[in-house]
Amino acid sequence: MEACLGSTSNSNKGTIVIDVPPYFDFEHCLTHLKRGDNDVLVTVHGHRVSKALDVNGVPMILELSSEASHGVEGNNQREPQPQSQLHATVYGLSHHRLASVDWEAAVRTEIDEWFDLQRDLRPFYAFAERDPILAPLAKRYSGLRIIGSSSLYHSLCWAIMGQQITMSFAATLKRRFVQQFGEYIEHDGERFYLFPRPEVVAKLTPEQVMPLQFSRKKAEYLIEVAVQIASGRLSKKQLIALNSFSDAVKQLTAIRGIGAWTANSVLMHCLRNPRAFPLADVGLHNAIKRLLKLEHKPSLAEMEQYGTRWAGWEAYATFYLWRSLDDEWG
DNA sequence: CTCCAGGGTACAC
DNA sequence: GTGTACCATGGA
Repeated sequence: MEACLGSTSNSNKGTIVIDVPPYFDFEHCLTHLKRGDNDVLVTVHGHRVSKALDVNGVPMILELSSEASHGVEGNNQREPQPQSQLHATVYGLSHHRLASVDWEAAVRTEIDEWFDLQRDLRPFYAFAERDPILAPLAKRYSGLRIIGSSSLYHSLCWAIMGQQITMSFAATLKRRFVQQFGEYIEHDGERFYLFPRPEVVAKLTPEQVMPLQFSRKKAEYLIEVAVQIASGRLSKKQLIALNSFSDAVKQLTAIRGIGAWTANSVLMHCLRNPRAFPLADVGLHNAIKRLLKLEHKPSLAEMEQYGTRWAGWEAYATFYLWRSLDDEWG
């Protein structure tokens, strides 16, 4: 398999404008994306973020910016005004004409799912105002949305990779996995990788993944999930069709390597369920402990009470609490 | 050196 | 049904 899919062509591109909903702040989202310094899938330059996409077999690069012009490369420190629109520019490869697919609809959906743009956050902010923990978070990170992924396989893999280890080590594992088994596009002098396709990973053995410093179990989990998705036994469409949060958790946790934490993480980042709540998460515990200046991390029973208290918005509470770990709270 | 990281499994009892 | 060793590695 040739990993390089080709290079982008300047004569094969298109631009669309995206209207954004109330309570959307692109800069807060960019800050979150920049934090994952090791993430090879996403590149942030100044006020613009880029990544590779596959639209029905047609590879392309998506550049998303809050500014109309993309002329400025590198660090542009000028703060853009609060924006009501985003500008998306898409570049195709020289031998894959963009016009052969409905890239515009696909890109709109991709951006919606990436930044959770279909969620009406006005009720969340009204709710958060009255919650002692969420109020300062909602104020500080106003307009930050849950940054996720449209790909079920990507979400599952990222959650599995992140089990138990530090975020920086998890990011290293992901980078190695993507560069070893993913395809890439050359664009603007850089490589933009697509996450490895489940059909590719399904054919691997644990021995091929373990040299990247995955534990044998994690290697087995990634391959088994790939097999399930490649075979069609597991799909995003079918999980959505269940139309039941607990049934989705049940189906996911039936798979080896996926426990309650991983299932809730995926339901939050990919299925976009606002009630997803990985209540056993140590980062969540540490965030609460730090914000409330507690002596000890909250117990499981206390976490269940927080879940009840935040009912309906558990996922946003979790995401904002995770976000708070990157900042000082004096 | 020990303990902890955005956990989960496979055992024991 | 709860308790515990184990996984792989890096940083505090």
